[in-house]
Amino acid sequence: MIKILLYEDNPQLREGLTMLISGSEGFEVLAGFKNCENVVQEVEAYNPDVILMDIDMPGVNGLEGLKRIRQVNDQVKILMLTVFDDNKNIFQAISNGANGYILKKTPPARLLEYIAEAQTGGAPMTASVATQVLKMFSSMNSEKGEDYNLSEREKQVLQLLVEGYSYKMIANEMFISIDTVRSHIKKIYEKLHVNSKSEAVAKAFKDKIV
Amino acid sequence: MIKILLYEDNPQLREGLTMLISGSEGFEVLAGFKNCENVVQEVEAYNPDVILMDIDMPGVNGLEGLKRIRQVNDQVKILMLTVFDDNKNIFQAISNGANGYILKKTPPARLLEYIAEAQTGGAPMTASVATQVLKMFSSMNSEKGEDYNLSEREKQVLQLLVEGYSYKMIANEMFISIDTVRSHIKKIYEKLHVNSKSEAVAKAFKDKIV
DNA sequence: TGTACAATCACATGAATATGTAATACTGAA
DNA sequence: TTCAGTATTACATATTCATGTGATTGTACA
Repeated sequence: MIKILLYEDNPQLREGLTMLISGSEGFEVLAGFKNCENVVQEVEAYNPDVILMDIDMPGVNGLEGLKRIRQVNDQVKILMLTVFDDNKNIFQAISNGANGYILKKTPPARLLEYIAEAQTGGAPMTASVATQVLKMFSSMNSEKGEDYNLSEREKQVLQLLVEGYSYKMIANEMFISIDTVRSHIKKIYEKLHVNSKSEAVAKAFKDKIV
Repeated sequence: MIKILLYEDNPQLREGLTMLISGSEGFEVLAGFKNCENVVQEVEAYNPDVILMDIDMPGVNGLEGLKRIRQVNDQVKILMLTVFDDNKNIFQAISNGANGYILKKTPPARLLEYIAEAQTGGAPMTASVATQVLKMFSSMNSEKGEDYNLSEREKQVLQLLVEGYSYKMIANEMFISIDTVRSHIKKIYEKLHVNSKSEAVAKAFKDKIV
């Protein structure tokens, strides 16, 4: 018997899920709550195997609830439940130790499978969510943006720009006149296809030039 | 009709999978090969929707095959198929643009679902694989920057700064006056302990505020 | 029912930045 | 040896930015 806690602000959905899950062989919803106000105490009191956690809830939301639980308990399996496969939330949830991330439109039969999977150590994810995760994963590891062939000198200037130096400071640092700095920066802008310092800095970070 | 190419060195398994898949409504195995020797030409010739790719094959293996395909084609969906949920291989495969990673012990019905999911842009993964992925993900990104408690509005402004907007453009974008933008930015600088746009942008990247 | 703070707008000023034009010198490759 | 590219400096001008001071409104909290 898999013991489940349910966090979902919509009363209808909460009721519906409770009925569905508890009505299935081997599953039991111990309790449901409308937000994570007292999530730590509740988890302690009920000691569930799996927690279904809606993300968008008024008051203390699912991501915050997740964090609070993980501060005191890293055994219980937590499945995030949400309407959108939103990049940012997925990332947050995973970083904070969620065991899975599924969309609310998941058909009931699948939901039960997912819960069972989570309980046995799996990491159930809706396919679209998994796609996002893979994208994030491969993007963060696919090194190297373009080269832009900056000259050595230009790279130095860009480096200093990124560190927050003004033209004047760069001139001092590199023992050249401020006009030379301007000249280099003009070149850099051309090569990076930008036209402001902050854009250049942003591009330097994105493309890992620095 | 989903068109499939199959790479698998074991003749029995290759035959079995072909029978299974082609025998199912809406699926067709165009051909099967015992390794990735000529994978690029084969993919070009058959133009499949989905490729089932065993990882462990003598000769040119699945990971190498994956790389070769991705050099010339990033449209076809590639499902990695393997016996073990081996950390290192998973990582490799994902980094090289695999669309999914499933174990050979996957039941036939599930396999067909997975293929269909992949074809429509999903990223099917066996639960145990997903678990590994999540672990890698959260471990490599555990540390998070400070908060600086920026207000919602300030975060928006910073976001736009990072994207290279000028004050004027931000004012337009946010339907506020340029003086309000100044005001917000002054606040942001205080909170981030910087005193220029580019420093703020750099800090936003470093501390992953954006 | 104040107080604190976020969000909004205004005016002013000096500093920094973006852009254009131009010139000189050095280097390595065609 | 010429050509292309890099590095350097100079001058000029318009725009943008940083900063200060001050005010109004609304909301949340004690």
